[in-house]
Amino acid sequence: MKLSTKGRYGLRALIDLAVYSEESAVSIGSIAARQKISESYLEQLMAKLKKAGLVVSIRGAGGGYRLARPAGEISVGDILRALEGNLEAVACDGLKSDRGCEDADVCVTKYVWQKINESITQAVDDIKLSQLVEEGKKVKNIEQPCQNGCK
Amino acid sequence: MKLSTKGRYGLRALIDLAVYSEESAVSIGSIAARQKISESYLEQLMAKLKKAGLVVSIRGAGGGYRLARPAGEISVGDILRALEGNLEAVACDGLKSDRGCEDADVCVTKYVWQKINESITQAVDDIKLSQLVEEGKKVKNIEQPCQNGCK
DNA sequence: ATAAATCCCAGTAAAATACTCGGATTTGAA
DNA sequence: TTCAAATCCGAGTATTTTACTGGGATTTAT
Repeated sequence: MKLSTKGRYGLRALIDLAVYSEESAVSIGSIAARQKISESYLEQLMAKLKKAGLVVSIRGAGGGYRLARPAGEISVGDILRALEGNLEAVACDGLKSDRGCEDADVCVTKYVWQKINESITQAVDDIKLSQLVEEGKKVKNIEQPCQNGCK
Repeated sequence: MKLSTKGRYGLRALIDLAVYSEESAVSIGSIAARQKISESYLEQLMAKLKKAGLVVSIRGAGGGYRLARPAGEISVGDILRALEGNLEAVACDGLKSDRGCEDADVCVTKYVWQKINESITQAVDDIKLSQLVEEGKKVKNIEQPCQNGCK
């Protein structure tokens, strides 16, 4: 029941992208450097995000990535689903298989998995990338005076 | 972002136990047979559930397991946490590490992980084992007429 | 005494994760 | 036109986690 590095890194990368790609495209190299993520690994994550239609790429020198739509229209759920595949905690076989009745006990747990899945979905779809960008700006301002005293 | 077989099997096992242990202790063998779970694997799961104080064991011939407290006082969250360890989707390093400011970007994602964690926790703690037992009885009654026509 | 059970610990095959690496292609700029 | 910076693409691989299996010790009702 853990989110993998794909989701964790990927979300950080997209926040970074949202912040820095307003003026021009942002390269994988610069995101990787700022976020301290392996460049070639991040490359793979960006490929998935592109495939999911969340970012667009500009090839060649000076190229990079930009958001495909405004940060307010991209939810954390969109991002995590693109990277982690299905976010469902349990992919219920009861729904797919046609043996219905014999495993009545199994079926009861279906109710549980549905509840969990719904609550996760709701939580992540509720949070928009733009919120996180805003939140980040605030945090940075508060943390600023810390730069001398904070190890 | 998946629940492992530990959680899935374990919940089924405890529902089974709740149903059958009213009169006497229930052996791992019988649960495993009914639920079609490997006996020795289930043994390990029961050990965890015992350690977590959710079930009690009776050793020796005729022994087995029973719930440590009424099914109404055991939540799905209790069970899953006992088996899966921490249910948190992300164990946030930002909370533990004392390097605070430098990674302001990272910190923003903390907000997301907290939201996800909270919603999962709430969902699973809300559902009690007793509800699932009740639900199971209903399902069985409805499904009964199916026994002749249903493959 | 025996058989049925929990208990306990160690090993292991398969799958998933978290990467790395090499090279092809595109493109802006010198 | 050449170069370098970038995306694109596919394959390989070490580590970790999962999902078990197996063997033997201990407890206890009959």
